[in-house]
Amino acid sequence: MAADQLSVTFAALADPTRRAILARVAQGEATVMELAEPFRLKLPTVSKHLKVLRRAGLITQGRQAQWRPCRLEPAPLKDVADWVERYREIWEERMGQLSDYLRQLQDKEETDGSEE
Amino acid sequence: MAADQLSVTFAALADPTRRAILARVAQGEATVMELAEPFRLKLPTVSKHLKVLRRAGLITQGRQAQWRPCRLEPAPLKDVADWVERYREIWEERMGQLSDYLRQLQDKEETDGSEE
DNA sequence: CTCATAGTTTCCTATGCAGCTAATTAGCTA
DNA sequence: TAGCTAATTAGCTGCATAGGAAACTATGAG
Repeated sequence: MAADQLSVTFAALADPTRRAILARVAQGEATVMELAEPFRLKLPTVSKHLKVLRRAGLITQGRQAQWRPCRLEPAPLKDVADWVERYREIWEERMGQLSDYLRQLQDKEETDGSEE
Repeated sequence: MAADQLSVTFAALADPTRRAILARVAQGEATVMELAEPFRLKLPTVSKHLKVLRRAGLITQGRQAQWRPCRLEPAPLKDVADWVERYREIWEERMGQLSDYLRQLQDKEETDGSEE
């Protein structure tokens, strides 16, 4: 995998389990067990997902007794948002055209189609 | 890799070469040769990058004689933007706290620091 | 010290991608 | 038809990851 930060972040997000973990952690801190519970995954597997998220800077893990509570670190998500924002103009323009096209189709149908 | 659309999109974006290709294609259609030129990559390598982007629905390739012009398809980018948008509130709040903290530091410095 | 709990690390297999070269397909031209 | 150009596919190596089992570390309770 490429070493640059954005690539690492995208790679970390390219897994539904990890995105679900982020969604859970966004609600508040959670232990590894709590994170593992919704998925039918063994602890080591979840632990490795967390490692990927940690390397991407998307979470940090503290220490409270034998627990390692996970906390969301949203900075890389802002980077993603900033990156994708550059394309907003393009998709809004194209989606607009698509809407126009669909509207045309509909108009056409209403014109030469049977009303009722 | 996970099969769901968003995961495939994120995986496709997790490579600086592919993001550069997208940036180039955003300027307008381009042939595979034109896309390969800025990178010191062989055509087959670029061709495979395009395959990944195509599978993610980020580009389509037409046919004009022996050229396969690439065109950006921004819909998956909108999906990414929609996904990341859910976290905006969190990072704005946190970044806000960070700004506050930095401002406090600065104030403190100005208070007990030597004003020249 | 001993045991239990929470997590991590190590080792395994399988899969997928990044890069290359060589071979192949698709379309134009002479 | 042969030959040229554009692009893809096939086959290769090397590396990263997803998943699991087993072993190890770290902390707290008795």
